[in-house]
Amino acid sequence: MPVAKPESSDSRIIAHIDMDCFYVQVEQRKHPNLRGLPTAVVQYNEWKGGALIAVSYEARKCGVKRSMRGDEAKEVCPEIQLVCVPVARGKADLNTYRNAGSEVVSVLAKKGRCERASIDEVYLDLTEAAETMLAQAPPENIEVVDAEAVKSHVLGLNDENGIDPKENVRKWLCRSHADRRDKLLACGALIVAELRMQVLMETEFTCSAGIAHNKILAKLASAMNKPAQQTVVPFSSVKGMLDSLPIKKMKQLGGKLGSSLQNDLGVSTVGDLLKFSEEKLQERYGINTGTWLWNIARGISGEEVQGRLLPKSHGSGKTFPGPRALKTIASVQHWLNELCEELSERLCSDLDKNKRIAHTLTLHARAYKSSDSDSQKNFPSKSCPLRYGSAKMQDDAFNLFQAGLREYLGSNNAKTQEGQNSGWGITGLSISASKIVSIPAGTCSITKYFHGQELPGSLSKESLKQDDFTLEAALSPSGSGSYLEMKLTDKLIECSGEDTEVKDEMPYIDQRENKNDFWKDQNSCCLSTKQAQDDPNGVTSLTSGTGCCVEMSPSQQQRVTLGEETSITYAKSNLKRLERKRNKLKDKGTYSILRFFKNNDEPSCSSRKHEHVENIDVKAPSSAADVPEESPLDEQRREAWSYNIDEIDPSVVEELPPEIQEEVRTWLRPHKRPNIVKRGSSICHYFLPTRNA
DNA sequence: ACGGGTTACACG
DNA sequence: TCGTGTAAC
Repeated sequence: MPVAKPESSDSRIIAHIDMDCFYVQVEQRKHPNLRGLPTAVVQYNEWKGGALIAVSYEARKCGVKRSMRGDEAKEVCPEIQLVCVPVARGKADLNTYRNAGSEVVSVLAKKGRCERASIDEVYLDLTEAAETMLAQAPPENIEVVDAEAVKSHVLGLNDENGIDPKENVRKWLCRSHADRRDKLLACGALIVAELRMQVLMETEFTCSAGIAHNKILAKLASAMNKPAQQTVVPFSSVKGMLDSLPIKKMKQLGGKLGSSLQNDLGVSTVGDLLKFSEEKLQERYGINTGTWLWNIARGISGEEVQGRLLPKSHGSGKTFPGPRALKTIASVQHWLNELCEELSERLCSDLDKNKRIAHTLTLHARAYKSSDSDSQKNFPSKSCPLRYGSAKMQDDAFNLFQAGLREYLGSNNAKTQEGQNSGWGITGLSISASKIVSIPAGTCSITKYFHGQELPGSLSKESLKQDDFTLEAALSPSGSGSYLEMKLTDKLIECSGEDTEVKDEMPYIDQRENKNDFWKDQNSCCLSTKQAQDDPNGVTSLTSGTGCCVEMSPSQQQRVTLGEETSITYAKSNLKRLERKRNKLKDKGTYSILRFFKNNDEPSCSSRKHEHVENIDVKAPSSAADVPEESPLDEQRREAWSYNIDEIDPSVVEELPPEIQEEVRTWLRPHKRPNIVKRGSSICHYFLPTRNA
């Protein structure tokens, strides 16, 4: 459960952007003839027409649900268009959707700190942008407020009889006498409307958004009016919204924890949670979850928007349901090979585009054992250091599997040797790569600050440290199996700005014009076509050849230095195209996201009580006293600095050079409290009370 | 014995 | 640290 540093004066402006039935939109962009038709994306249409993984809003109107199979959807909606997820290596291939998600991120990340929350969702911290707007061009001075912005839904804003709701919203957005927080929200709404328009123009995708003072409220709001609309949550309507919100609708409470709150505590709405003291909640659910619950009941959440544009891990997996369970070692090995190939390709792509290296390979499997005591034990997951190259990964994955299988079957069991089963079956296999670090790691912004723009050959090894990995360890053959065999020249490859992760998964700006050809050309996984053309010679091969290669040339270093300029050029031309497109849209009078929908239903803004939440007493995780040991590393740091991180006033960061503020802030973020509860009531297993009564 | 395939994170 | 489990899309 996320620990929050609840900000009592939380006047941040946070947006949550949620793509509308994303996979469907991706397919509709590819096949424009499907636009406006009831459409769903299915994977594997063999059995019962396949499983629906995304349903267009037109199809939802016909009663098509996500839980249906393709055949079922056809029954309730015979006109439905079913599009299959691409298949590669015998399994679903989600790359097109991942790349499309990256496109969206690269549009949104231009404004404010951006966190990629999932393949089709991001959070944005727009506090600064909103403050700037408020100071320089507040909505009250704008003659005509953006056409998209006035379509916002403002929670708690009552319709006035006979008045165009849009006019009402326009008035709200422009109120000059409003609470400062509301004014900032209004700015946020304008910014988000603009951003959504930009997403539409640059990607052809529509999205919905929530604008609020923290992440959880923004997330809640973005789902309230879909598709292609945005919802604002003024501070004053938070209580009204939460009081009647079913507990399971709250993020993180959709599962067992939410059920436990309902069944064990009789909580049915978030408002009902207010009846319980923080101590009571902690006692039952643990110290962190308890505090978190207490806070979200009041709409408080201090979680920050993490500036992370790229995933923290990659995985590839497949299930083998029922009769298709794998019964031989050979078939397991075959599928592991396929999975490893896909993973390897994606890792190479990540390395190539983002200069990141994964360090851990993990294998998960699901199995059943018909013979003995039924599947009490789950197949154990196993991990090992990750070696690049698909052959190596296949090797390692297979070894991990065998280790897991031995453990799973127990050494007592009859030997399974050479293939044929003895009562076991594998129903799911997946491998994943985690502990991904960028090169150069860690202190990028700070290194850059101290060294200026010049990328230093003399970069100290200290500064490259991140977690337990040094660049050295990562790149040089270590012990038995060498890691990535890469000869780094004396210079750093790349050191991008405040975010070390601004690089898109797909260099989409470059590829935008001929997006349709891009993947066809992309046969080799590690070298973008552009690079291949640019670097006909002087290329050093950096990895062993298992079909996956990494290449860097001396000239690449130059290009890296030029990188900024280059992308600015691209961005400029892109902006021009955008301008053109926008003008075109304006001329046609289609300056509206909703116009992209044939039959959008006119959404009604559910108006809420205009109630004030007074003097919310923010509870930070109670500090000091019972906080046990810290990690040695923290201790060291604190000793060296003679400061307790918890006691540093966060505002001092603002006095640091802007380039390094972001990074320092991450050091100052509050630590989670070890989940130690008073002896005796040690239980944070919410399901425990039910059993063993 | 599954909507499937991924991701992220808490806890021990 | 690693491994397991929950939750979400």
